[in-house]
This record gives sequence, C-alpha cells and structure tokens, in this order.
Amino acid sequence: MDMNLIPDIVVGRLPRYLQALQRMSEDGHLSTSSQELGDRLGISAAQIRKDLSQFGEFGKQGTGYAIPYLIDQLESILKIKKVWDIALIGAGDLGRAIAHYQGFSNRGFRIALVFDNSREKIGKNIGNFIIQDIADLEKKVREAHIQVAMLTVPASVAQIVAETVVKTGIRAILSYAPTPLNLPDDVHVEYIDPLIQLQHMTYYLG
Amino acid sequence: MDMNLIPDIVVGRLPRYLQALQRMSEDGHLSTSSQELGDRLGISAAQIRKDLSQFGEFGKQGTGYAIPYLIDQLESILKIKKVWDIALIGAGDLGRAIAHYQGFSNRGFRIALVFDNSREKIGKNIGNFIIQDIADLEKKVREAHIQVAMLTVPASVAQIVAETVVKTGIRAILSYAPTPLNLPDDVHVEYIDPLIQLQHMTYYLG
DNA sequence: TCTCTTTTGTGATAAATTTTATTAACCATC
DNA sequence: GATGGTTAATAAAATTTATCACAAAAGAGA
Repeated sequence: MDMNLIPDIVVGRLPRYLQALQRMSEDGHLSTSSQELGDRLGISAAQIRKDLSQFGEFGKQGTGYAIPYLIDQLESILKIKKVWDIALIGAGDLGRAIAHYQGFSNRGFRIALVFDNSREKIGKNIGNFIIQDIADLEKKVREAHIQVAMLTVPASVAQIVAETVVKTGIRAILSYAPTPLNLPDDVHVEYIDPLIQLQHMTYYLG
Repeated sequence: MDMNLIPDIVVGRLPRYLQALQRMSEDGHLSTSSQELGDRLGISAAQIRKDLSQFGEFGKQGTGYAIPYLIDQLESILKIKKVWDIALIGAGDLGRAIAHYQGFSNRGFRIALVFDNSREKIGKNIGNFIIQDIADLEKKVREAHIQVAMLTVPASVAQIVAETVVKTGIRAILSYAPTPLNLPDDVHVEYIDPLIQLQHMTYYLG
C-alpha cells in the first residue's frame, strides 16, 4: 500500500503558499496561477503545482486556482480551521513582545497562557495575561487542553523546560532558545535562532 | 573547471555545528567526534564529516576533532572572526526585545544603529541606542560601514523598507516581517516567521 | 613492535527533490 | 463550434542531497 506520506519539505512550503494567498485575497484578488504565486514567492511554478497536487486537484486548466477555495483547502490541510491555544513559556523581553503581537489571531493561533519561574514576574501582567507560575504548567495546560508551546527561556534551562512541557502532553514546540532540544521522536520541534541565520548569510559576504 | 561551489544547505548547517562546539567548549570539553556532535544535533555523523570535509581536513583519525581548532576554522569560514555591525530597522516591541538581547556579541554581531519612522520614537532611547530617523538611513549606514540589516517592521512596509536598505549597499537582510521580499539576486535574505513554523507543525498534530 | 579499537575522509551508492516536457482541459473570441 | 492562448496535472528525467561502507591513520596497551 502506498501510504500517502508527504515529504516534510513540501509541508513546510504550504504555510508560505497560504500566506501569499491570504495577502492576495486581502488585496481583492479572486484567482491566481502557479506562475503568479511562484513569482511572488521566488519558487518555480512547477514546484507549486507539484506540491499542491500531492493533496488534491485544486486548480483548473487554463484558469488557475480560485483563491478562496485554495485558502480553505490549505487551512484544512494545515489543521488551522480551528484555533490552537499556545502556552508561552518565558516572560522576558522576547516573551513580552510575542505576548503583545496581534498577528497570531486570524491565522490559527492564540496565546492562551504565559508562564515564568521568577518570583518577581509571577502574578504580574504582560499584555492581557497574568504571568503564571511554571510550577503550575502541567495542571493549567491540561485544564486548558493546550497542545502547542512557545519557548522563550534562556538556553541554559531550555532542555529541562522542554522536558517539562512534553510531560504535559504537548507535542509541538516552537523554541527561541539557541540550543538543540533532545526530545522524543513524536514531539515536533521548530527553532528560531537569528544568530544561526545571520552566520549563514555572512558566509556569502565579501 | 570544477568551481568549489559549496551547497547552501551545507553552509546553513555550519552555524549549528559551531553553536554546539561553542557550548561544548564552554563546558570544558577539548575534543569531540562526529558521532558525539551528531548525537547532540540530531544529525548523522557521516553528514557532519562530509560537510566539514568540503572545507578542509579538520579532524584526526581515531581521535576526532580538536574543539578550539574546529571552532576557529568555522568562524573563519563563516567570516565571524570580525564583528559585523547591524542596522536594526523598526523600534516596535520586537525591535526593542532584539535591541536588549545580549547574545549577539561574542558571536560575531553587534547592533550598531536602530531606526524607526515614527515621530514619537525618533530621538528616544531603546536600550543603549538612540532611535534614528529612517530618513537618515543611507547616510548613517554608509558612515558606519554597516553591511547587515535586521527588519522588524510591519509587513505592509517591508518591501519598500527593504528596497531602501538595499540602496544603502547592504547585501544581507534578516527579516521578521511576515511577507516575502523581492530583491536583487545578490542580496541575501533570511526570514523569521513564527506563524509559518507553527502552521508547519500543526500539520502533524492529531 | 604488534594488535586492537576508534574515528576520519571519501568514493560509491541510494534516496530525495526539483525540473522538464507532455497532455489535456478551460476560456474568450471570432 | 473551431481556433489560439493559457494553465494544471503528471510522468519522466535530471539534479541534488544523504547514506553507506571501507581504507587509512592514530593511539593505547600488551
């Protein structure tokens, strides 16, 4: 049986397609082509068609893709027709910036709870949230059925905090800590590390 | 002529190797093996050996790699033996968090100037920086010989701001704006967009 | 010195990803 | 309803990337 296992690299491009389509839609466009979408994203038209065709036939020959329909399909594929609640762990400068960011809603996500371990911060406000004690993480996460975490803690504690997060049943972690996390294979981890990306670019500078 | 053109995907892994080696060094380790390094990073030992061998022979059979030497070599390859000054553009919540972040120094980078276009912000302080008028971007960037920019501006203005940045001669941009930038081929752009990465992960959630 | 274990560097092989080329469908216009 | 210009879907080919497997080198211990 040919299991319909789609390469992760393809899945990773879908959110970019969706983002571009949502922008087009906001600009009043109703349809597009793989060519136009590719030009915007710097991706070949053939690749976009091939990626999308892994999930179904969403376009029409001669016409292209109906934007609202394709957006709807991509949102279903990425499971963001519902809103995912997020536990934000770490109420430092970066955590504060993220808690204030308004761009998650409408896009499938919502910061639901903010945690920290510092006595001075627990109980204080950050945006609309009251900072919770990380000691209560498991209880609160389970109560609220949270399935996604964002980590904005120092690298020195990232591994231990991540293990605590996994104990709560969470299986998706977006980590801003500049260190690799060693977690069970069924936990999905993504990293954001500006230094890594800066160092990647300087390789090419004169 | 077989130009020694190294795949970008290989270059992109070097900063991760460097980061892990620096951590090991701080922990007092003097040597390591491709196996140990790979275990930490979740990368196969063979891939690490092959990647490093593209740049030279840094290890010794039977012994592995001398950590200080390999760190030094990677820093040279990535051109971070010197410190790169960065222009940070956009003094919102995220820009403020980045301006406060202490982790760039020691790793090849330093925020040198902070810009914004808002009357209320220009002249005010953010960390140790005085927020500059974006109208002065080209003059100040050229004066300070800045070659790297970080963009923390709204998506709606990211393209136009990026074009202004490129006019100053900058050829490396790390953008936090959730939109693709259309720039000349000789400009290196990296993106940080948590929403894209969150949506990538939810594909795999139940 | 000899043997055993470890570990690199690398050619060969395998797997994966992307591109190319082809076919068939769609639409507007005449 | 025929024609020409578009465009998606897809099979095949090409390219890129990752893994495998092994010779050679190093060091430790007998």
